[in-house]
Amino acid sequence: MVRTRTKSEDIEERLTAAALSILASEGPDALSVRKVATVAGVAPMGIYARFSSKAGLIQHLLSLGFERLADALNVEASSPSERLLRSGAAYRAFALANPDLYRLMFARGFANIEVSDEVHEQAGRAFGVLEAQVMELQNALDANSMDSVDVAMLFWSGVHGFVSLELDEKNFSSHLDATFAILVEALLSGITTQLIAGK
Amino acid sequence: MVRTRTKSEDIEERLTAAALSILASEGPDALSVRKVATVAGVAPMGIYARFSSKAGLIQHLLSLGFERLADALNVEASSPSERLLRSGAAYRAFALANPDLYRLMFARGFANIEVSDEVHEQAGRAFGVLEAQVMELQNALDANSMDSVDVAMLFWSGVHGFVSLELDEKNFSSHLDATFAILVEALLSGITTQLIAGK
DNA sequence: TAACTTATAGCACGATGTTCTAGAATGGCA
DNA sequence: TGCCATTCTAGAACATCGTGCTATAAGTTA
Repeated sequence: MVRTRTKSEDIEERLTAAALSILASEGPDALSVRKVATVAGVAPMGIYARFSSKAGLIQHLLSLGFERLADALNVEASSPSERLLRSGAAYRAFALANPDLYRLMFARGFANIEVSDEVHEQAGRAFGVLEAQVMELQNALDANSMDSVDVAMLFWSGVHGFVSLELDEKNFSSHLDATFAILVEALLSGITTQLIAGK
Repeated sequence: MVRTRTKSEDIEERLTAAALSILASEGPDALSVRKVATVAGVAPMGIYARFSSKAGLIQHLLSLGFERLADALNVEASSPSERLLRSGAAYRAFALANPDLYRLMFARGFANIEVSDEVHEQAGRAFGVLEAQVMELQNALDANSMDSVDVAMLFWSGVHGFVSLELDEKNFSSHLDATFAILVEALLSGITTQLIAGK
């Protein structure tokens, strides 16, 4: 049999693309070393050469996921509160468009995945986009007594909670779109109330 | 070697207890059929006789988890809003006390777990406790225009989101207790605002 | 006691993550 | 061009996993 050897710099990219594709089409259980390598047209050992283990490959996917999430959250709007509204919608859209990736991004301890420093850093970067938008709101309200990290966590908690319950089929609302919109508004008004009260 | 046979009615209980114990002490990856059976002092096939598969056993754990969560949420208080405050605190306490079980309860699609009807029903029952408390609030405010299911989802989203980010080490707040308290207050005030606006 | 139900023990199968080996393709350098 | 060090490929190997099968023995009931 004729061996054809993949160009070194392509391997990482091809493995990543194959893994993302399998994850999207067949779910996390289909992500086996042999299958990813086959789909990528690469020898199984390539995964160990590039990522040192299956967990390393998955961590790379997660890192990529948070990078894309950060990009998705980077929306423009005419006011701080409008921006947070759109950001929330973009967040949900990202999760619904990449359900299995999103689940993996927030599923610490499953599939033998440890939260590597790089993944944690990328997650922090995505969170930082939200935090910056929250700071805009605080500046507009002239209410900077509360730590913007804490305030952003309020927002993130609500949005992530709704979306992850939706992905887990435990969101019992029968008007998901409308309820999500109300959630974001309630978060904004509740947060605003807290900010003003703390002034 | 002498065989001792476990009493039929004990097997289910012993397997459940062993699985919960392994899950709490060693995490979900340690939950193998052989290990659970060994710890329970039962033959591996006992799992298949009682639960038909590993997934069946885990579903039983999840069902139990949601039952306990429902119990934990059943708190008393002097007012509807006070009751929701305490209920939120009880929710977080449950999750922090049973981190791996909680993660498993909301990790659809991992470890080959399907959401069985029974699990879904128990999850609905736990959610129903929250919904009843929300209805109390709506009645007190005389604001019943919004579906109580949707309103309860707002609350659940925020609380579950905060807790699951905390368990996943993605909650960047450095005062988790305080921020959680503020979250619940912000949810309550935001929800109240929405309810009054919809009257 | 006899018959029936059901738990036990152990082997077996395929798939998994991981490691190891020998060999072949590639790229850089003389 | 010819050589050599990289490094990718192929496949075997190992332990462990979930899952079935089978023969046997322990309880249970008639």
